[in-house]
Amino acid sequence: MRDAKEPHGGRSPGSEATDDYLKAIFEIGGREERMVGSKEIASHLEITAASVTNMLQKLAAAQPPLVVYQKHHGVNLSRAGKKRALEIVRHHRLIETFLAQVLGYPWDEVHQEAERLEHFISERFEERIAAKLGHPEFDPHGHAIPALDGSLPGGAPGRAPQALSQLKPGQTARVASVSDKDPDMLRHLAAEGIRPGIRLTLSERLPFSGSFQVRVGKSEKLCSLSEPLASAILVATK
Amino acid sequence: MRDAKEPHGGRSPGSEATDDYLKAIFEIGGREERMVGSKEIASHLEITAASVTNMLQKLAAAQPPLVVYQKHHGVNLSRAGKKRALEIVRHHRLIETFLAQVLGYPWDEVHQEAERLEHFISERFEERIAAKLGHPEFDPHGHAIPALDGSLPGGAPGRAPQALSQLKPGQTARVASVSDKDPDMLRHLAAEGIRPGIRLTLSERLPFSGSFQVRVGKSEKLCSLSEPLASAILVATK
DNA sequence: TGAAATATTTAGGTATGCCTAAGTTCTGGC
DNA sequence: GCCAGAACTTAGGCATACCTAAATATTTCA
Ligand SMILES: [Mn+2]
Ligand SMILES: [Mn+2]
Ligand SMILES: [Mn+2]
Ligand SMILES: [Mn+2]
Repeated sequence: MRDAKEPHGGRSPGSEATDDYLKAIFEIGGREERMVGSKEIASHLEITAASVTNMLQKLAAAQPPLVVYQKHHGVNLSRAGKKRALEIVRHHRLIETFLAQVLGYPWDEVHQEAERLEHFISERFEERIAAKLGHPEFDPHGHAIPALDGSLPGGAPGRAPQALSQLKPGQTARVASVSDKDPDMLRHLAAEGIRPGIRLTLSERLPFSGSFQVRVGKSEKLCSLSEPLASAILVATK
Repeated sequence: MRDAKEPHGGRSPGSEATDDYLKAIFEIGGREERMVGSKEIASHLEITAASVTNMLQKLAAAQPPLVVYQKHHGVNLSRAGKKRALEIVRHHRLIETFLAQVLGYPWDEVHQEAERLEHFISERFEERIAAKLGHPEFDPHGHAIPALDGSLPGGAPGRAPQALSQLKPGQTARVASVSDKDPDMLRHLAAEGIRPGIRLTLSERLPFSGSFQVRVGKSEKLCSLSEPLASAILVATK
């Protein structure tokens, strides 16, 4: 049976819910680690803002505190909170990579499974799959996998990837990553041959529809991407 | 994030706790599926009998009912309960086999990890690891893995394996399975060369100590097994 | 610079699944 | 058949993590 129990004295809160909050704060806050509001966390986790406030107070009161909470102004991850968030992100991305490479999952199904399992694997499991995969640096969607010490590959060099939707017509760039949240979108992108590492050239932006015409690799024909699609693709301009 | 939620109308109870109860009832009840009392479940799950009574009432009230509950006389699994129990046992044993064969876990560590993960893998995950392993029939400890339809290999033929402690001196038998609950014990058995499939010959039972002298395979030297150890080894007399 | 709009918090409540303490029912030995 | 002790259930609570509705703080902008 699962660990559970231990309703004892001053411990950190639960764990699955806690993990999800820390990961949400980490993802919403971005590189600059800006303060994150209750509303943002609420919509990210699809729960109410009142529930979030309640939980943030617990996370701030935990020993050690997992967030720094300023009433009415939002939260930041504490050192301990950030460490745990990075650990969960590492779990998530290692699991995704493992499911795709070892178990042959299609890339649109790995996210959902990883979202659950990330909370329940042991350090041993993490270590074994990392070793089996040769300590990969990126997951199937092109997202960087934090190392054991919390460092991120590509954390230092170059400027951060930008959304494809921000390229100017004529510009060419390499796909850095694609959002892993929407299976339909991922299947569509795979069918168009768009995946991390592929070169894209922005041909033009259509008026009214707001959609983008891009050339995939060196192919002749153009591919049309709707606005949300183009925002879900991050590219690195070499 | 995990599925969770749905505090809606008449549904089956939670899931992790429910799974553990159903599996406990399944394991305690044995082949003959005899009625199982609250006390037995309580000590198996290391919780109080009061908690068990409470949960059994919920399981019996579930739609469909997961157990048949007779106040003061114990429970049996319903058809739906047995189906779920077998599914969890299948998960557990497939995961153990997977951890040992694909991830190189030592056989004394697989049980603890499987005990947690069995509740959280998807049908897809189950299907993928079963395929990767070539649809194995037994786990690393020699326990039969239920098939998708709930049938157990070796369910029909021959008599059920008996404890090594019940052999008569001079008898030879093949190890069918060993208990997976105690890592120390498993490490000890591995060191002695005792694992499923190995032939054991009972040499004699020592007076007072109650321990058993057995010959492992065709080796010369004898191995001494304490009573609890000899009860944890099930053998098939050909 | 004040509302009005928006964001956030507080208050009160629910479901799950566990606990202890205090009954109640059952059972085996006499 | 009776009755003590074991087994079981009931009653009352607690922690986690959600929710809705109502109050309050902050921000926006006319
Ligand atoms: Mn880890
Ligand atoms: Mn990903
Ligand atoms: Mn299954
Ligand atoms: Mn086993």
